[in-house]
Amino acid sequence: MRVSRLMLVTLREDPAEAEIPSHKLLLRAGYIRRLAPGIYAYLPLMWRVLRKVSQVVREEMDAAGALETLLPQLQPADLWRRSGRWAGYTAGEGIMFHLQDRQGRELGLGPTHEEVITTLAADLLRSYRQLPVNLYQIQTKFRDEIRPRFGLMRGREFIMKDAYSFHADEASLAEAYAAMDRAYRRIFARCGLRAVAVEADSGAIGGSASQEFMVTAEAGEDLILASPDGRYAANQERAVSLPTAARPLPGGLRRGGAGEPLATPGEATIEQLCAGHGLDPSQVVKVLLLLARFEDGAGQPLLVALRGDQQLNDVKLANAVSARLGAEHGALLDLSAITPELLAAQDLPQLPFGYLGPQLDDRLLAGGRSWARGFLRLVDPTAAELEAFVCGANQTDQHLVGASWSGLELQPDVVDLRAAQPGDRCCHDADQRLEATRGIEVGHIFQLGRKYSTAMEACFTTETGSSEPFWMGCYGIGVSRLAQAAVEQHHDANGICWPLAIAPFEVLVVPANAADAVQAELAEHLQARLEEAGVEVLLDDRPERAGLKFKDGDLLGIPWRVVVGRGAAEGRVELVERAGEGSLDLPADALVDHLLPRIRRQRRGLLED
RNA sequence: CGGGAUGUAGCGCAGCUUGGUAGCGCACUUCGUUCGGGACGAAGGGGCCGCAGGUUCGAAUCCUGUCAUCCCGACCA
Repeated sequence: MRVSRLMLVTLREDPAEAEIPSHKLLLRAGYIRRLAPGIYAYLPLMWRVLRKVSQVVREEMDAAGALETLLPQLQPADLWRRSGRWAGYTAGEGIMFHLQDRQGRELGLGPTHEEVITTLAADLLRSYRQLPVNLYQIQTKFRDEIRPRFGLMRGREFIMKDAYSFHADEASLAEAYAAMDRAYRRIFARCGLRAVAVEADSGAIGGSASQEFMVTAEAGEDLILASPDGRYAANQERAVSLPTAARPLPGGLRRGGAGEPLATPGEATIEQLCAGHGLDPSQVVKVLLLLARFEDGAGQPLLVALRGDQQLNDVKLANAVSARLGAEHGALLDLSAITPELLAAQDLPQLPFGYLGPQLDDRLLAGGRSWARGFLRLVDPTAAELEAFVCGANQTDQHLVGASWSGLELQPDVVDLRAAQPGDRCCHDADQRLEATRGIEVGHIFQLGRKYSTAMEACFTTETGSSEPFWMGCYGIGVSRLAQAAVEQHHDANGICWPLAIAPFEVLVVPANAADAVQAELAEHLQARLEEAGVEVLLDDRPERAGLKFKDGDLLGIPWRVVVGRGAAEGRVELVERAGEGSLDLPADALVDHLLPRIRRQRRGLLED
């Protein structure tokens, strides 16, 4: 390929729309163009990268015994209603683009394909003899992100590989899950990415076991907490740790645990309270009021209690709330703080925010318009384990000292709700402390279990003749996101440094002076020789000055550059590795033999065996 | 959804306070000189100044509305 025929447009300045290095570089180097927020055109260079990533994914999925398919992107609402996800995906997080056709039929643009694939499986897979099956596709997915950003990282339209496996029993599912784990590690290694596998929340997809694959990078949107010994790594949404010990409350219980009033005028925050009375935050029970909104329209007030020095993990909270009320009210759409405005809209009395205690009376909700009449009360273990604590008295400017759960006549519903923090001691070894890294989620594997197959009545006949729902797994890789993550991990001040396995071309041949017939001829000769050897070559044949072509070459990030310049008359060329330092002057005749073994090795990425 | 900001040439921006009919850099076209790390000079093309309404003799500039885009937040009271 010649640069003059490539429709290459590079930018000298950073486009205003880009924030992070990979986004800026992909725009500047002419890989992508934005058409609308979160919607990008993949220009020819980018498409070559995406095809290479896809090919690696395809080869490893095929090797793991999966079958490639292509499923519809337009999906009938009906299917999503049967799985119970239509409302959650269109109303709540509103992540699904949906529309009506001329007959008024409702359709959605697929953000994922569990419903479609499960329907097909139910149709086609009738017997345990046909199992297990693992189907995958690589195609464009649609998600109406509230706030698309970072280019391909969080787009509204993006390329994804998604796979779905069907099994007769749980053990078979576990095998496929392990096989996908191995395949994923090979895929990321082959693409030249340093990735870590972390325990993850299963999120909106649901199910039991799940693991994310994170490309470590500063610009990552996720926080990973990991132990230095490498035995534990988890997304912060999911991470667990040992809390620090609480400092015992001097004086212990007062009034048998009912607590003694303490005047605390103007001390509405834990900080102020502690400063005013010589308390430690770990001696305080903090109360948060939130409202859970459900698919069926129900509004459920939540009263969440945490130890004063701990932070709420809202993903854990959402999971706990769904587990308790999801069956009754359908999908949890939203969690938000209860505000004076919300109380007023319900015609409820105002509450003494800043002075709330866990003993807040349900009767305060009695006159509400639409909310449930009582709080769902959840208590984190750090708070539940306090023998004697300080809490709000549910009266402005008043707290209680020396209260206890039994003394307040409460029976806490205890559930892990606290956010693990960097520096916390690890559960598996209290001598290890969690360290934080940022990561970009590029893959996620789930053991779904029988959630979708049950909802969609997708069953097969077992060996004994009974009918049972499939065991299912699902496995995703963000192909376009992976490509950008590679840039995020592999760039320098001058531009991109693609891992060779996914680079748009393997070698860039640059005649320093295109007007020099000797140089031009040698450059074309080398291009031909390399291509004969199966190497992907880009020739910069533009009549530009050498400096400009070098700058563009750095920006583009092609792993090897062959400069045909001053030495051309003596048959010598210069070889530069983009990610390396220095250069090598060698005879043009020796180039192919020198380069080929190196390129062959680099095509394997970081794969070790 | 809440807060903040910005819409002027393909891209990055100035001009707006103090109204007088649009400018700079990059990119693009032509010519010349250059030619190993984003050259220089000359000449040129390209704008409904986001959109709508208003004020005014006159609006990129002032007022109102609207649309769009970007950033921060959506969590501890």
